[in-house]
Amino acid sequence: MVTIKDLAKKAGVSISTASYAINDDPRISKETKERILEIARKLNYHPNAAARNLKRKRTNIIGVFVDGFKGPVYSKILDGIHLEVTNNNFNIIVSSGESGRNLLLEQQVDGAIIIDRSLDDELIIHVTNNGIPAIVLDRRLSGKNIYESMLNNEEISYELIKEMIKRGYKKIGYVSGSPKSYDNLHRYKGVVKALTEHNMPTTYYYKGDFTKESGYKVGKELISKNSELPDFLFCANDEMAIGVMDAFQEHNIKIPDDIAIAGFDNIELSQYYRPKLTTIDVEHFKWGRELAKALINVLNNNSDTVDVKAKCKIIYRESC
Amino acid sequence: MVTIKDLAKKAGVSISTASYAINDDPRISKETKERILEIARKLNYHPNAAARNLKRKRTNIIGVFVDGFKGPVYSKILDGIHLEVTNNNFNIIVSSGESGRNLLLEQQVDGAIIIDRSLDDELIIHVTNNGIPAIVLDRRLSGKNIYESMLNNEEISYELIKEMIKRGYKKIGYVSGSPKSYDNLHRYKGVVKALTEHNMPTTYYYKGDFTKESGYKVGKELISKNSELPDFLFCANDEMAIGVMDAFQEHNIKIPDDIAIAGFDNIELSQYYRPKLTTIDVEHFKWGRELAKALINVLNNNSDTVDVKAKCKIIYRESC
DNA sequence: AATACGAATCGAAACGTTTCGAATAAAAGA
DNA sequence: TCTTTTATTCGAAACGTTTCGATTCGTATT
Repeated sequence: MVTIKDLAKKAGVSISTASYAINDDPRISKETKERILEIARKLNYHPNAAARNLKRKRTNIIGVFVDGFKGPVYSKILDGIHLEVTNNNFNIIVSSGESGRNLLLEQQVDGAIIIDRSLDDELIIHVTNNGIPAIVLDRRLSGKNIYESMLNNEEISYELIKEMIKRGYKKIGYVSGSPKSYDNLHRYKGVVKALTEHNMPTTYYYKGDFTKESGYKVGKELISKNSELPDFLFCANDEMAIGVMDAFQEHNIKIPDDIAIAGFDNIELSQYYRPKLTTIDVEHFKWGRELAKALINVLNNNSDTVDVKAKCKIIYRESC
Repeated sequence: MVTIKDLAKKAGVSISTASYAINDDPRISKETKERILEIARKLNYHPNAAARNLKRKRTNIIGVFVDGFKGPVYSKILDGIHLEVTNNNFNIIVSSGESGRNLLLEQQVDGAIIIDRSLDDELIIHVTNNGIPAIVLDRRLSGKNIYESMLNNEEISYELIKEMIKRGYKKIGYVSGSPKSYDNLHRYKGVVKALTEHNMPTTYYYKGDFTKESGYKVGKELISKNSELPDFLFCANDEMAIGVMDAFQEHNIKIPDDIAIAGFDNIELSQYYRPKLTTIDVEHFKWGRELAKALINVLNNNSDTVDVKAKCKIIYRESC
């Protein structure tokens, strides 16, 4: 592996001069700088990150920590972050679970965007206290160097339910996501707000965990219990909505005639599923871009506040 | 930030002793080791990765380099890799494009799994020559420390086309993926092989690039040209197949009656689309696991060869 | 009592950079 | 001609670890 020592020797200069040349320091004359860079190119020299990071005490890397790689929702956020990070001469890494934990603790990133629920508050607080700023998504956590970014779950859910009430639905139900999820809580809060404003019951509440399987289970149980079905069911995300609809359609329950359904996220599938699913679209790509931009501003000391909210809008389709 | 120096001082031992304790070296007595570890926990000490990596000349990180984050196909591979990497005490990072390039060149990973087409051969050869092994997917590239892993595209495509010939289709077409793609080439090779064996024309060939949009465009052109339609169209992946079907269905062309369609990848959407899409399933998760396992074996010097092939099987659905 | 040994610990060099302050040489001012 | 200034380059320390080769000390062997 060719080091800066090799480069300096080849160019007949000191190590420090070589370093200054590589980093485009103005005090090196144009000629030597160009000569050194030329030799660097020839030798295929690239600075060793470990050494550089050690000395500089930063990595130029932004880490994104996700909850597994399969979620269809977050890939667009990632693409948005990627674009913005690259545009600002940072590098991006995406990691998950235990690996992410290690990367954070061992100071392998300058800043973090945290989606991963498996990273506990304690960890985040420790890391941010040590000077690594983090934006947390779908999570309530405050402290030095910690920034929250949410989507306006409550407002948009409220709006959807109000519209459904206007359309005449009487028994409005909710299929919840993971109970820890801030998103889930606030979606439900919007639902409750709309219902109570209209003096409608909030009894149609069913527990899920954001997976399609949990939606399917809720659907099955609703059918087998033979209890009164709601006439409109708002699911905390599209995947569950599809699970629910799978279950209903297996039993020839007609959507939206027997029961209307809506989801959240506008995943690609929701427009291909039959009936097409009414859902709430989040501008994930844009959100990702803005998150990255905000974090980089913090890192560059251009800002010490993050005010990024994802924009949502309701997409009415066949399922209502 | 607490360093090993702080830890050593607090414990009243030398830096080297502290280091040995952290790394569970047998020459440190049980008592001091435990005492030091206890203090480390209290101080919330975590070794600085840059310093460790610099000294050890390795990072314990496996990098996966993807072609953007949105592809539905690769998320399962990632999950498989993630599982296996974590099980073997390595960390995983996923990156893309320019960031990935930097991480590789600056030696931030011990080994690489490369899906990203934007990383050119030259780069990969340079990096692997410097001792970082890489497995390349969907790509022909050989050299020291370079390993290829493919799926058996040719065989499975051959098998599908033979079956379709048996079913009586006469005008069999192919919608290609990106021309550079090894996958695409070999899928087509299987098609050609089956067709020529049966003295059937290979003239129904249409250019795509793996995106849904390109499939849609092919569909539109096929319709507008008013030329003879094939009776079966094999698309190099599901996304294009769906694009094609979108176009056809807009013009009330019946699938599979007017034209039968098949794709490749078995993305989730393919079972929800109407008609359900016949496709070829690849065991991505398992593939990912095996890739990671193989790479780690190479890194641990347990092996100097990688023989990982993804398993495929045809899933017959409504579109044929 | 002297020696040898092994277990536990330590000191210091090294990894490849960056960066501060000093040194050198040439140009400018006196 | 001598001093000052400016432009360029250099030497060395530092970043936080790991690890080699001592050193120390208590115990077993002679």
